[in-house]
Amino acid sequence: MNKEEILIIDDEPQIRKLLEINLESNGYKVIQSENAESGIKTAANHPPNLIILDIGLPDKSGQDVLKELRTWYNQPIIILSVLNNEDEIVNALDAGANDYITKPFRVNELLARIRSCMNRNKIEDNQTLLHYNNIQIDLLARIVKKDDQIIKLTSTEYKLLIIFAKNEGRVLTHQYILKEIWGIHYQNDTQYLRVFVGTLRKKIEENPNKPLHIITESGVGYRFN
Amino acid sequence: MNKEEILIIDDEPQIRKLLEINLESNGYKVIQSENAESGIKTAANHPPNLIILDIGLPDKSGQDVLKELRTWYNQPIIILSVLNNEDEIVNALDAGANDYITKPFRVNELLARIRSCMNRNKIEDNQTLLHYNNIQIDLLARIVKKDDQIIKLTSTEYKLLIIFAKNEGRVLTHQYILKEIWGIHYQNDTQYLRVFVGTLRKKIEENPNKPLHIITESGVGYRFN
DNA sequence: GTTCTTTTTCATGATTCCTTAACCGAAAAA
DNA sequence: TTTTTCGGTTAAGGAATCATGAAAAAGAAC
Repeated sequence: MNKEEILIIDDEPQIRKLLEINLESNGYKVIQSENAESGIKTAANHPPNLIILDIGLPDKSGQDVLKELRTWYNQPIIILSVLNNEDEIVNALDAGANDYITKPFRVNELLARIRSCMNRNKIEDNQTLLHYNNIQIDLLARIVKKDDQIIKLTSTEYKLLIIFAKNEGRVLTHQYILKEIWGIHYQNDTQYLRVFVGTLRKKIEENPNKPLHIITESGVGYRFN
Repeated sequence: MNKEEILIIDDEPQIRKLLEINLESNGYKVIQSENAESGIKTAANHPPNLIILDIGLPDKSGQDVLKELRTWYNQPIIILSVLNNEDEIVNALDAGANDYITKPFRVNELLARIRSCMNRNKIEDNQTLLHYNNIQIDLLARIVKKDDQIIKLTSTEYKLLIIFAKNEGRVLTHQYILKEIWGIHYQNDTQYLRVFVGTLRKKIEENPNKPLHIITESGVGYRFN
């Protein structure tokens, strides 16, 4: 269980404690700094997944800390502040803060805003990559490569390959494959399959006469290796 | 002039007017709806770049509207509300709102939060400048260059290019692209796409007959290199 | 309102893909 | 050996998809 890490930069120990308790009980790992200098250093040494930054630090202007962080830190930064001042808020947001919350704050709202920031970052890189020897399939991108070269498959060829790949090593009957691709009414059109297995073999096999990936199981169907 | 579009869904005319004046003077194009039903319809027929949603609409619960929008709308949604109620805020943020602002709000803060939401995508990738071979895209300035020469794209062409660029190397289905640009009701108007891909190719490809950037994946969609 | 730009719609030809049928060869059966 | 069966290959329509120019409609700018 890889916990997401949140760095708190705040000089008030009570606030840090309050946040620590609440964040940890919500499954985050909490790191703390009590001033700007050590906060920046900590973030640089070990970049957290999110930073909560008090804008009223003793040793440095919060806006400056924010700008400094944003020169290299791309993940969410949430500003905490006692100042409910419009200019301050506008400046912070334009300097790259993801949110600005005024003290005293409500804990659940803060937690929700943290979730909101973090989820937004999570682009689904379900890099669903399959590979079998020299064949690579990127399901998300809908791209098939042979020896790192993109090969062009028609819609039907691609569907066929996906069915094979998802059932690697298993014997698939003609009927099953036909039903999956063309529908229930085509279960007996075995000739379709022969044609498409043929074209697919030409594209993905080194030697289509001696196929290594798409193996014929005589009288039954095909098997993919 | 390629303005970014903001849809306001709010039943109070004064609020809409206030927002309209301020947003338009800041270079946004404003579209308005006075209730949930027409708001959802408008968004579906012509997806804006951002939605400002009043959560206290007469005809439908704001939370429901939010959830409904989020089933297909991926761009920022900012909630406006008279309720400064923690549960309400938490629910809205968890349902996918990007920010939650209580009325009465301060205009400049709202503008800053809008900028923050919109820039987030661009800054997240840490790149406001994309380039692919001889094509350069400046996301912030909304400028596209080919061989260092600015090329003029219409609003739709630009949107199309951005979708392609953000999904470089990935096959995008017709349906997906149509949904993103024209809205969920246009998923079968493939002909639109053909026309716009055509004009876009004329502008960015060296040889539009043999496109290198926008590749046709017959029967499926397009892929950008 | 007028003009210009952009989007939508339509028509046409080109291209790609699917379907179908004919043919071939190998293996099994007669 | 001959016949039959099964899988593989190929190629010719035909259907579906794609590209493109141009007209019509809608929208924006003046």
